[in-house]
Amino acid sequence: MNESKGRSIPETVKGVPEPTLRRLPLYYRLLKQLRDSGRAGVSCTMIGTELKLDPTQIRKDIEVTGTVGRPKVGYDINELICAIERFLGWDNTVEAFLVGAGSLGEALMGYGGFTECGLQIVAAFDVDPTKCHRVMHGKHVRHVSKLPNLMRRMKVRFGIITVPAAEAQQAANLLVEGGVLAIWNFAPAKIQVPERVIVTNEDLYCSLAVLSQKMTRKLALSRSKGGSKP
Amino acid sequence: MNESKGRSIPETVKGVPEPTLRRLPLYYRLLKQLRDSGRAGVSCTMIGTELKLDPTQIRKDIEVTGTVGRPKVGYDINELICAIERFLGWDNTVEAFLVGAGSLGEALMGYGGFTECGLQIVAAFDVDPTKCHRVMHGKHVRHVSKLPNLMRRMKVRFGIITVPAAEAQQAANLLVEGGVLAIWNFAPAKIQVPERVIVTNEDLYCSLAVLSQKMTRKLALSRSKGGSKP
DNA sequence: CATAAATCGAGAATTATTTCTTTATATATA
DNA sequence: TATATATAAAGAAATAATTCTCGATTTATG
Ligand SMILES: NC(=O)c1ccc[n+]([C@@H]2O[C@H](COP(=O)([O-])OP(=O)(O)OC[C@H]3O[C@@H](n4cnc5c(N)ncnc54)[C@H](O)[C@@H]3O)[C@@H](O)[C@H]2O)c1
Ligand SMILES: NC(=O)c1ccc[n+]([C@@H]2O[C@H](COP(=O)([O-])OP(=O)(O)OC[C@H]3O[C@@H](n4cnc5c(N)ncnc54)[C@H](O)[C@@H]3O)[C@@H](O)[C@H]2O)c1
Repeated sequence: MNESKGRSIPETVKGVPEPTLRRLPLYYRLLKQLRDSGRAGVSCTMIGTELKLDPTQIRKDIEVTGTVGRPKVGYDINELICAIERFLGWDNTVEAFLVGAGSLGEALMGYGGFTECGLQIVAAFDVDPTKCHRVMHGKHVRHVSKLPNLMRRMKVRFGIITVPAAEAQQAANLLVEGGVLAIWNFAPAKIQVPERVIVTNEDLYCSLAVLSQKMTRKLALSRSKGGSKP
Repeated sequence: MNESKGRSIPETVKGVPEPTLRRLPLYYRLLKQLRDSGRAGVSCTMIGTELKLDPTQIRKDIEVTGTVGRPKVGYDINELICAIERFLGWDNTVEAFLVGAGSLGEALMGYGGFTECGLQIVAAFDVDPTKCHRVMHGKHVRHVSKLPNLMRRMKVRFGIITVPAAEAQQAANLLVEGGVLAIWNFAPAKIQVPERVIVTNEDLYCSLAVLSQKMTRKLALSRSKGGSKP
């Protein structure tokens, strides 16, 4: 499709739409299930039925991974799984530092599921002296002051922030000092970083807003139809 | 703007765009900070500078809450905060049941931040007998078999799922049996519910996909520019 | 009191994303 | 072998979301 230079992922100048990126893990998960159940091939129609999504959209999403399918047949499941892994960068291990060994941080450290995506938390950092020098789920917790140097020495380039919102900027600064490339920020706070650093906020309040507004709206509508008096 | 029937939130037939809903908490948070710092008014220009967003977009977002501003002046901060709260339904307390008192579930139970949004976890449920009859962060943990009845009796209509992916559907079924209206699903699994039930998935893999793909892409581009040979 | 500057509000234009349409191709079946 | 059918692929159309433009309004200032 491009000049065929031996790479199968097309290096588009424009990035891939974020909605597409957010759907790929959904396909990935389903595909693994299908593979485990013994299937070898899959069509967009089938994925769409399963996930309640439009088959054309799925086809376009799959296209960005560089996988080609065959009419009437669909895609080879293994090939597709590998392509998604490769496209998302889940085929390589990425080591990460976690800042803030509190309850959320500890839950993330104990969670094994992200190894599937190549993500491996290798150490945690905290300001609380009672948390430092401990080992949580096999990971050392060190004092934050050690973070930048250790990060450079270990060549770690991925950071996870799970400190209180008020401390998030400080945590981000340390990661930047350590040469971080990407930050997954769980604190409900906006952090300022140099432009080269990629940030994704896991802001639970945003999801909650969607849910509670829809619920509120539905209640309001049903009340106005049901007709309780003012 | 509508027939003025005493309510300030316009009941549009079409729902509000989800991107708008996801931005409102960002404004809300900033507005509270500004209020605490003594300000009384705010303009979209200021919010936009602070949050690095387009002022027009902010203006359109604010419009859905029914707040009107004044040219040259902007909006009254208090009024705006109240309008967002009202619009999202964060001005009323909503009681919730949590299913799956594991590490993530416990973190959520211990987290006080959601009371700001009116969300209050009132009880947790688990299958593990060693977790039942315990109290976590002041909340009773009961056996899941008790969930549907208790939910109806207590008139709880909000559910949070933090069980392993394989059990998510089962958890959802119990919530539906209890008459749930809205579910916040943290398990990386698609759940099937009746159409009347609102579901929001907090799928960490989707966010991670965005982050790791961008990081992978950036690395690939810098490598091809830097020019390491094959 | 007139003028300038900032900002809202409404609508137009642009851009992004999804959905529809058509065509070509591979497989199965008669 | 011919025909029917499911499906990928490509592109067009429709829809959704963002960004731009401009007129109106309010406040501050000379
Ligand atoms: N726990 C949840 O369920 C939940 C839900 C939504 C959002 N969050 C957000 O996640 C973050 C963590 O929440 P939590 O419940 O784990 O809080 P927590 O208080 O349990 O943990 C925070 C940890 O960060 C450490 N810390 C504080 N300042 C630090 C600094 N400057 N550098 C390094 N470490 C520092 C603290 O010592 C503590 O161990 C918060 O921003 C919170 O708003 C948590
Ligand atoms: N822990 C994390 O950081 C993290 C991160 C991303 C996603 N998740 C997801 O969140 C969910 C919970 O993760 P976790 O780490 O807390 O797991 P966990 O194993 O610590 O907790 C799960 C809890 O659910 C209970 N449970 C199992 N089946 C149940 C059922 N049918 N009904 C009621 N309770 C049941 C278990 O007894 C356990 O207490 C999982 O789906 C996981 O994939 C967790």
